[in-house]
Amino acid sequence: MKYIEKLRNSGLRPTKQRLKICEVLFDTEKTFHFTINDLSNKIKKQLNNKISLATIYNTVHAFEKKGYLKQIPINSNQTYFDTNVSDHHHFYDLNEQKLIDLENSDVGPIKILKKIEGKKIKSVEVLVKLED
Amino acid sequence: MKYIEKLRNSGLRPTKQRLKICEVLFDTEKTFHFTINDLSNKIKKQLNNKISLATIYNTVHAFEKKGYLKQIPINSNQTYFDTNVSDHHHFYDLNEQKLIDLENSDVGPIKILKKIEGKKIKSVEVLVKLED
DNA sequence: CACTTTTTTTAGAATCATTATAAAGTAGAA
DNA sequence: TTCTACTTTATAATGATTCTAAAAAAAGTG
Ligand SMILES: [Mn+2]
Ligand SMILES: [Mn+2]
Ligand SMILES: [Zn+2]
Ligand SMILES: [Zn+2]
Repeated sequence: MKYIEKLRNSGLRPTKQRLKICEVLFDTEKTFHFTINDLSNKIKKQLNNKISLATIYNTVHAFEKKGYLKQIPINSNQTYFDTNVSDHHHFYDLNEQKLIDLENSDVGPIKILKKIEGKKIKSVEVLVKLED
Repeated sequence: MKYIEKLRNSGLRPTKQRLKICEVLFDTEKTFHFTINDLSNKIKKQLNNKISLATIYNTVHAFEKKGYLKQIPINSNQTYFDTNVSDHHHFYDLNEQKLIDLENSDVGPIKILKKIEGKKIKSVEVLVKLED
């Protein structure tokens, strides 16, 4: 199975549940954005059986810590995650409440002119809100 | 009282509670970032008496809708608001969990090269995460 | 293989920010 | 003052996330 290595490298044992989560998250043509609830439903439909929410939360957070997933900063009652961990930005369609990727090349280079003593920049994320 | 007009213009009656909230939010030298809980505590300390959470939520949301406050998109369990409603961006210090303003002039101009049919850009917000 | 130890999964409970409810209070109009 | 609509409030409900502790699975040992 192709995700055993990925899990082992992250210090996670390749359990049945984690492998299924990997498959749903990473065995896709395109990357995508999701909430925990989205992910849980997708798994339930594919397995005709569920993986407990606690396991999904734990695994997603482990992947996030390892850099296999990113959280997207957005104002929502649910947390949005992204399987696209490359350096990129987002449109947020306020009417449809949907996230759309903006590749780094879709946004001109961003210059941050202010410096904070003793701190370094970890990431620069742009959120472009859209309306009709 | 200087906020009566502001409230009336927004279709909000100038009640004792709303005037106090205005005073805490807008009668300051500098703009600031806050959560509902921050605001509630500040009021409690100043009045030696509280304004109910429901009223604070309702009023803050009314001000947000009128454009007197902005929400800041950030991953936190609490919603962050900003009394600075000008077009600007933020540093987020991951260690201190603190927001710092980045004036528009602190960030070079941002070019969004991708267009979405039938949608127009409402805002462009940059979040720069900082670490030690 | 047994048997023990460690890790993982799970259902359900707890937490906590936010929203809803509905009764009591208040502002503004007449 | 009186009437009515709006507002505040305490409290309950909601819902995402986190915690807990017991059962299940995996790993280690000889
Ligand atoms: Mn998290
Ligand atoms: Mn809101
Ligand atoms: Zn994305
Ligand atoms: Zn700000």
